[in-house]
Amino acid sequence: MSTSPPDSYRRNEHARRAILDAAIDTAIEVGYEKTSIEGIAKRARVGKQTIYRWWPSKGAVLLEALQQRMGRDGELADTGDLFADLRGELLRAAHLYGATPIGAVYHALLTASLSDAALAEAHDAMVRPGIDALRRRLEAAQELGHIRPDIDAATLVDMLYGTILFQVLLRTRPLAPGQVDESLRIILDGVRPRPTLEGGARPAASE
Amino acid sequence: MSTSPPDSYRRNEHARRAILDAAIDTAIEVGYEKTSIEGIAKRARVGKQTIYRWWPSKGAVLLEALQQRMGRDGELADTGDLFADLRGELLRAAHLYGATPIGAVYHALLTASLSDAALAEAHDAMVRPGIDALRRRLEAAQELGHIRPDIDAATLVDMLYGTILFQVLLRTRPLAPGQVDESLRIILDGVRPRPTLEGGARPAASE
Amino acid sequence: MSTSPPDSYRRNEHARRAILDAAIDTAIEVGYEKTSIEGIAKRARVGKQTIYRWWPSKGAVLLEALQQRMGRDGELADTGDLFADLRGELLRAAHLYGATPIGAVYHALLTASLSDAALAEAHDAMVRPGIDALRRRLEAAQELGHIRPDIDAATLVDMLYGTILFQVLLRTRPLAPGQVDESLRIILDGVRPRPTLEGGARPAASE
Amino acid sequence: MSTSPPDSYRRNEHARRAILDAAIDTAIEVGYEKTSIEGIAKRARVGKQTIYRWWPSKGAVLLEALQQRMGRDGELADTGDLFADLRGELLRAAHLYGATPIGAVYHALLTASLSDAALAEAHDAMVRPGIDALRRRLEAAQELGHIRPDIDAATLVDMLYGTILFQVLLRTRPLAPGQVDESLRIILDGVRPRPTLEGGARPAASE
DNA sequence: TTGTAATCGAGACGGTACGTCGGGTCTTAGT
DNA sequence: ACTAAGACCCGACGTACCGTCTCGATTACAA
Repeated sequence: MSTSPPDSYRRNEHARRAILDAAIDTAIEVGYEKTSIEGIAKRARVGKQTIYRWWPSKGAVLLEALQQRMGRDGELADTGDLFADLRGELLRAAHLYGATPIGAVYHALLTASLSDAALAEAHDAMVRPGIDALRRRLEAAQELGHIRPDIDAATLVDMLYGTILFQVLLRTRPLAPGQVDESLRIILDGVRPRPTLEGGARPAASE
Repeated sequence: MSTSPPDSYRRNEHARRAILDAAIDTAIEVGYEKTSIEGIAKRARVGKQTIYRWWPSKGAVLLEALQQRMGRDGELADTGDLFADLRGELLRAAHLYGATPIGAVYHALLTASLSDAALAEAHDAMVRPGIDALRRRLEAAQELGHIRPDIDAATLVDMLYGTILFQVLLRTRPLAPGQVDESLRIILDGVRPRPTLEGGARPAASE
Repeated sequence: MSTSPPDSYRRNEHARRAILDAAIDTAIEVGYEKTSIEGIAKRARVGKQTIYRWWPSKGAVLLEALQQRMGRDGELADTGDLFADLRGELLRAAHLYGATPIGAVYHALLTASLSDAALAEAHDAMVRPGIDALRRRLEAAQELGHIRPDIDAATLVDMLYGTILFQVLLRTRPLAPGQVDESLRIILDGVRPRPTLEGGARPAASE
Repeated sequence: MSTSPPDSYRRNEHARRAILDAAIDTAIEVGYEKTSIEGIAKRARVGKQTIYRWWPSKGAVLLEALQQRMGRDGELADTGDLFADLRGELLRAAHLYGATPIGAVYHALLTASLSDAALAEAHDAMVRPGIDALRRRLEAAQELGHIRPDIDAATLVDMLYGTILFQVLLRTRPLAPGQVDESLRIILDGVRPRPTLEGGARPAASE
């Protein structure tokens, strides 16, 4: 994937790697806000112009750097055990996001994309596969009857990732596996097919 | 509430208001990143020093400004209808966060607090009442038996707000009330007391 | 004399001196073209903005620096001996211009002023006193009858300085005092009153 | 004439002309300082390397371009009337230098040559013929007895051109023919043979 | 009523970084 | 071999803000 305009085969691959490495390393060390294009260029021993030539913004550089550093998102496992599969993915995300210096950088990127449509789009393209994979896994379970058919799988994705995101953002302590388990269990309980027949339970909500 | 050090009764209230107004207005117009102390000072017709004297950072100014502009969070309603109460709160939050220019500013603040402990603390103090109110409302429902006693109310808060946060952050379109309803229903289904005794349903997770 | 816009009593005199010194020293060492505002700022341990605040261009800084370094032009001597007075002034100018690193800098400034009206004006204000002094000296001699009354003193100034300028610009070797003497003698011969009446010599021009 | 190193018969004459044209046109339009090799290359639709290959500096390109545009200096006329011949040459020079956009470009070149020995030499080779021609014309007049034999013709050249140079450099208004006449007359008066016999006039200088 | 001391608007200061231009070198195709 | 094209590293441009620092000029308290 490329965020870059001139799109030339003359591009110097060495410079590209050096820039991405310098970018992500700097961001981890001093944070997103204090990361400057100038600083990246100096660290990568590269002219500033070389950065401006290929990326439209600091965010775009870091997004690509992040991508490269994190590597392939990998297809979501499908062991047949939905709970275990989701647990694995959520713990992975929680760890990456909450217990790794990458988390803060990534989140800053997310924020920047709120006021930068191009960046938002690039970010979307990056996370889309992972999100889609999770959604497909849920839809598969739905077809097997483990999730009620009227549930929107996309909403489930939002709930699963959103819970983790919120916890990571607003809590200082790292996220305990137990917390992941609990929210996962609640959600799966909330979506499992109703016992049916015996005058099926209504939503418990009204008091 | 005040984030400010000298804390003197000699403080010029007029300047304070002008600064907060200029800050939030600027942030809404041009975004958090492009909001500068210098710009705020000029717009508020105030010396830069006056800002630096009373606030430690741009984020601190904006946090206080946001607080002032949004006013009292208000105690969460308790109409006896848990679903309706939660729905009201979540829709309010979703609207504020996702359909208002304030959302992006607030989120930038949240990001900044990831690498600014003082700001994080100030932010926490600001949102704590709302979060606690929601948690207490859930605990009340729990004592009435509408939520299983083994559920951690704090986790529910994370799930409720987290889902909205994620949807707002990663989707461009505004959040539809139906989406709030669906996730709320799933969660409440997931936490309602088990039918018990009669061969009670196990968690649906294992396939 | 000041070339500067904001014109404030808050100006930091220390910075001003440091800038002028750094400017002229740099220009002497590396030449006008390779002298950069950035370099001056660094050498003077001053922010670039401080230079841009008070001077409109590199040329303006150097002009003022040159002025300060060369100090007062001093009123032209009037010993009663016209030849000796002019000789002294011309040798001084020739030396300054041709045997001193200042010459090249000054000349670059002159060139820059060809395409920078503001600089041209500032330069004019700087050299005007010296030129006027020389012109007045010539006019005094004219009233004493040592120079024909129909001669334009300003033209004489042009001839005196122009000759030196040309020699300095187009010859590498330093200007010998003898050369100054010779041109001076020619000019004074060319303007001395005609013997009149008694078979007066006509202009030798036509062949 | 060529200032260029590889000096190959493979040289593309079309590129050479395009470069020289682009160079002089750009310099006339925006001035010497703002003329860039990059700009010349783009305007001439030529690779930068092609310029760097054949010329050592911007000045060298412009010098050659100037030469080509101005064409042959032409031998100085010798009509037998010294005053008229000189007047013609000086007016030509004054016009070219002072009333033409070429003047400023040429002068910038002159300045650059003050700190670029190679350029100085190239410039010297270019103007030498014209200067020599003027000097020879003066020497011829000298042998005919119209100029005192002890006068150094080279000094006269300096005075003639120098006066014009100074006037052009330091005055904004274009040079009037009358000014040229006056200085020319003064010089010729100053160098014409002395009336002799009657206890020959001393230089009028001492008062 | 009058100090006197903190706060105020203003803005100069030494800096860092911005995004752009151009320098001079080097590489890639194409002629 | 020489060309057009243009990427590369680098240095400087002129601007925007940073956070600190004087400046008088209010201003509100305590003497």
